[in-house]
Amino acid sequence: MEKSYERVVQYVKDEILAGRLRPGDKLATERVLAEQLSVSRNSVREGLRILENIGVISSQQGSGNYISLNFDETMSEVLSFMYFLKGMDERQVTEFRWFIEREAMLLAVKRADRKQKQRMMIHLDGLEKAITEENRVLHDKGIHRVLVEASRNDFLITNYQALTNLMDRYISSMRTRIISGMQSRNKLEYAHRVLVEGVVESDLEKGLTGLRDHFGYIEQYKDLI
Amino acid sequence: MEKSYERVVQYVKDEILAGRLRPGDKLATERVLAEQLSVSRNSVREGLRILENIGVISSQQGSGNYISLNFDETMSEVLSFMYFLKGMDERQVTEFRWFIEREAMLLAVKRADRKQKQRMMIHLDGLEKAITEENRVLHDKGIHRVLVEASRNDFLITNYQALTNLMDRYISSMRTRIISGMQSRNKLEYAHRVLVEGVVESDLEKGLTGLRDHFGYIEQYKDLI
DNA sequence: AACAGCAATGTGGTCTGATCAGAGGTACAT
DNA sequence: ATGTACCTCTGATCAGACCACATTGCTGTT
Repeated sequence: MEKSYERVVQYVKDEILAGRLRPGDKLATERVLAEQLSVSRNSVREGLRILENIGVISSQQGSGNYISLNFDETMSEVLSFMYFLKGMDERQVTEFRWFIEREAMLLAVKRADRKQKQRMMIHLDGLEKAITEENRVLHDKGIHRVLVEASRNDFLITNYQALTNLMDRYISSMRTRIISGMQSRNKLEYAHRVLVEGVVESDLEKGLTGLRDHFGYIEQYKDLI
Repeated sequence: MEKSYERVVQYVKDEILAGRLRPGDKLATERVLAEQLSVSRNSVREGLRILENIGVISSQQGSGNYISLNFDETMSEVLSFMYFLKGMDERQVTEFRWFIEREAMLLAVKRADRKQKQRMMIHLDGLEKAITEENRVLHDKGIHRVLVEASRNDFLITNYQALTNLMDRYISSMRTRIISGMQSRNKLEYAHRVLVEGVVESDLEKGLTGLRDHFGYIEQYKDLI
């Protein structure tokens, strides 16, 4: 027996798949949906909560329920929590981070536009001139983010965001442990410079070398690159 | 102002993060939760539906709400729909599939155990002897699934499942299009043989060659490998 | 004493109807 | 023409009831 709220979820899904509901569209009111689907308004709301949570719709009190325009933020949000629940350990996280950045590099050297190259160089400059730890982290993250964005592959981008979320929010101890095991600041900055220059000069080998040097401090995974 | 059902979600999340709720544990009853959190039972249920949908809990009528033991199935389920909503096009799907399998290969040649190698060979045999199209697809998929599982990286495994779901359920037209553009059956089977033997013999170069040949039919992405 | 069957209780699943809170439109006064 | 007050619609929340299923424990039979 299908549950009432599942009928609601399925209905909206189907409408989207059929193209009858598109981003920005307004859904029927909860009261109307309840009648149309022959379920109570509570069940309608339970279904809508599910859809809202995974970013399908957005509820606005006093106005209505709308098909979302931007799934990105909520998606990496939900995704990171799901990854956490699966109990990903440090080995798997490290491997995945590595993979994403390496694949992103393959694409970024071909696809990075002028603006992205510029942003990378600005972050590189900021990293080298950073005084505070906070600033250093900011620009460090910035470089990697732009690298992944330059791949122009949403799977990589979304998963990278989720991974960042995961490390910041759910397993922050891991990030600390990783950082503490890092090479000296000079070596780290140099690795980033090589990495960035690889992208800017569309030099794949150089870019990969930078990545390798950056990730290479983790002894046990050295042979993965 | 925080919404009522969000308080419920946050509460359960916090309890999990704090280790007070572990997989298999039973939550307080909905009526008790409502009182403890000072919200109505409806709001509790809306929150629980969210958690159930992303695989955090499992509701059993007549018994109670439990922290899930297996997140896997529901996760790739939800993930594939989110990927669909992001409007992933064929280019990105192809790239991501490629990436996952290539990275999986890097790990699989080192980590595949005897049983997995055996399963791969059985599927290879089945593929070569298959009469019906259905059987061919079954064993084809089997080979790739075992390859990814042998990587022993849950990020890769989950995303591969999600990707399979995505292609089967939401953009099945894409799979058809890809298949129709494939090389001959002989070449396809040979690529699989090389791929499988690479894993079985722990020969990374051979495994990658098989993959390359398998994916290589897509002209425009040829230079990605 | 052992066991099968039944009844009571507790739990999630659903419904109804009411009220609160915010958004948007409308009519009125200026 | 403009601004303001009000009315209406919509989602947000609550309360209470009943249904469906699972579990427990009791009861009567053997």
